[in-house]
Amino acid sequence: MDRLTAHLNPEQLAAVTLPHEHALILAGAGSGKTRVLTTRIAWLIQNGLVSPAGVLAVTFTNKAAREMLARLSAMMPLNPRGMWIGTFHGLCNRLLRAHHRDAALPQTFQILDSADQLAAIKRLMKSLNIDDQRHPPRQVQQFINGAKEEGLRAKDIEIVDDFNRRHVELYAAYDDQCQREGVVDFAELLLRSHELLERNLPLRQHYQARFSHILIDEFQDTNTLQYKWLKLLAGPRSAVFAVGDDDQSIYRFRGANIGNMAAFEREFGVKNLVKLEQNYRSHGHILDCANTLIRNNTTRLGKELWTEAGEGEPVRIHEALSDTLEAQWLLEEVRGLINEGWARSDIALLYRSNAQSRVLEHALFSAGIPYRVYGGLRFFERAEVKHALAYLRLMENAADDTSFLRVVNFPARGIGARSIEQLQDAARMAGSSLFDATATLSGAAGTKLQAFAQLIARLRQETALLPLPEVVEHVVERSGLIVHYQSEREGQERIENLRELVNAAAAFLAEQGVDTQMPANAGLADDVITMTPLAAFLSHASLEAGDNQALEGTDALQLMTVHSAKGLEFDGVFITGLEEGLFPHENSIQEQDGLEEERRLMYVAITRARKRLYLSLSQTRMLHGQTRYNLRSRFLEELPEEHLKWLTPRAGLARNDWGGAGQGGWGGAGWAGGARGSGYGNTGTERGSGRYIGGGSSGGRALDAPTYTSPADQRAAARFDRGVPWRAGQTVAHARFGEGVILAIEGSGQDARVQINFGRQGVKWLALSVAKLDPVA
DNA sequence: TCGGTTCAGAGTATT
DNA sequence: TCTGAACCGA
Repeated sequence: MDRLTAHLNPEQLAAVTLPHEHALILAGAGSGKTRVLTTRIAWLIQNGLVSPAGVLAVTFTNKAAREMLARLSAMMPLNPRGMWIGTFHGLCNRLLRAHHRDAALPQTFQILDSADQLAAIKRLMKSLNIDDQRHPPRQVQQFINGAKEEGLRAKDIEIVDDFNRRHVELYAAYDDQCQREGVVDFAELLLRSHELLERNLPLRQHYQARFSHILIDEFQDTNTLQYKWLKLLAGPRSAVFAVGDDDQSIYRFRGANIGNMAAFEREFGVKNLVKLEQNYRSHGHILDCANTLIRNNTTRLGKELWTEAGEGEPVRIHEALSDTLEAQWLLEEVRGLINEGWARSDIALLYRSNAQSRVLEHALFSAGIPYRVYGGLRFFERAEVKHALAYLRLMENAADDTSFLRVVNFPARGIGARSIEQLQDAARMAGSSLFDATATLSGAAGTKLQAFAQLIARLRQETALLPLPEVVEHVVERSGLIVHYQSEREGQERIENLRELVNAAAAFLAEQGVDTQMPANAGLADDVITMTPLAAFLSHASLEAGDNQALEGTDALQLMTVHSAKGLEFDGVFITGLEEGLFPHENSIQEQDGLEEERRLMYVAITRARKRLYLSLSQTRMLHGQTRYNLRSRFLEELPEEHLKWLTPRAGLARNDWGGAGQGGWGGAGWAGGARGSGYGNTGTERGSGRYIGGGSSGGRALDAPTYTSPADQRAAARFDRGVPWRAGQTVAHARFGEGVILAIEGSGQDARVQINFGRQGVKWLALSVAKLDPVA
């Protein structure tokens, strides 16, 4: 026991050794949150305060669950298998498998991932002849998931207009379809187990009595339904130990409800609130930046990080002229670090949106620096893997129409759209699955469809007695997938992935051990899940999409969005694109609490860095095919000057003497044509929101061409001479709106107007004859 | 049924 | 600008 708690700081120790009561642990970034969670569990068990079976620990990601399990196994000789540690979805799956009858599900129900769900919705809408222009399937999907995450069934939703009536009808029809086909989507896993526990009193009491300690990680990310689920599981004798950080709540767009933290405190009568504020990750300058920034948020529970690590280096800021030059600078800086002996994998390049990675990748690729981009397709999401899984799913559950349609003609068997339509009609008439309806069709189409059904039946028989990896191997071979990809030009990689699927099955079996093969018990058999290894593997494949295929093992630079970086840490971090509109993102500004969430996102980004933090921005950026002039991000202005080190002049380049002499190392780069700087009246080809300037070539050429040689340029120069002393990209000050960047100039003389991006004040058109503008120098 | 063309849209993401 | 999805012709 001493060994467990000896190395904890006073707050950590307090949290770990709390009495058997509800508790809220406010765990700042880098404050040892996972250590507290796992040590709490180990401490409870070692002191005989709970048996492993009495512990329920919930996380959001499989990665977090795995990490918790790994750390626990290192702390305790116990087999942690008896504990319920997993993701919300994983645990719900376990619950529903164990009580599938009570939950009105077939034992072999399949789990739809987001893509499967969308396909199911499209298919449904087609069968109901619903206009998918007026009701885009994605929107319907969002509606359904949103409702489920609020804990609402179709019947619970109030109908306010015809449009929403359609959505509600689709929701009901979708649920019927899923029920018929024996499939559940992600949100359904949660909702269905909630309903199961809500309706079944003995079952609920059983689990409430069993789980005397419920621990939740990343509590600030819980959605409404997850919170309700926890409330239902927590019985009169359960203690809920919720760990979270309101300052790191960045997932509202996916349903996370920060309000759950306050609700938890209130509804559970939480008396134990522990703040973990000592940070073990970052140096002082970095932490002070984070603290100061987040203080600008008004709705906080309140927390201040501190460290014993010392000040470290100041935070470096670099302002580039263009996005490519920003990338160029990053490249040089990274090279420098590598020459100093830094490992590439200790350096992360963060950005707000995925689109920003392209420019960075281009620079890194050209320079031959290995990098790894997070996000993207993951193993179980790859088309060939999903095809193989569809065969396996059909073998488990022939009613799975989504899987049926996916592979009925893949590889091609001469079953065309018309045959499928006939089959769908027949199935609808008979109220049966597509698989069963194959028997009713006659003619050539019927024969082919029946042959497919027989193929599935045959695969099922042939593999009945085989161990899981051989089942997968057999299906991959006999389904014709391998042969198909052999004839495809770029099929080799796909074949390798199919082989890898066999390995994944073997690995899964080895890890899972005997768990899946235990016999069923009567009554409230909650630990014993009667699942074939195949069914368990299919659940696993749906619930854990696997890694993306990035090359593991090589020492590579880490590229990712700020969101993906949450929970990670690096010695060196570059936060790029710190511009108004990008970070904070313009879409978020309209949203309620959107700006505060962006600020939390910035806070998350800053607190990823251990030793060295770089912030970078660019004056122009190519976005949606237009050159865009952005203001510096307000978040930069919110950082304390004494912790910063500007690598470029603080005021940046937005001056009268663009590209002029004496501007340090970047005077000659990119916009070396400063000579024309005295003015270029861009007539601006307005499009959309008008936030962009330049219509491709005219804007672009102006930037590169220093002299007025072309007729167009001469005209532009003439226009300037007639008295429009401004140019696009220039920073100006306005008495009421503050600083802004000129986006476009229209007209001349008395009619001249300028469009200015005033950042938080918005984008405005001002008449030059009226508005009083000053150059910012 | 494939392959080219056209068009819209372009924010963050786990299960 | 660039991408993915939808669509049409052979």
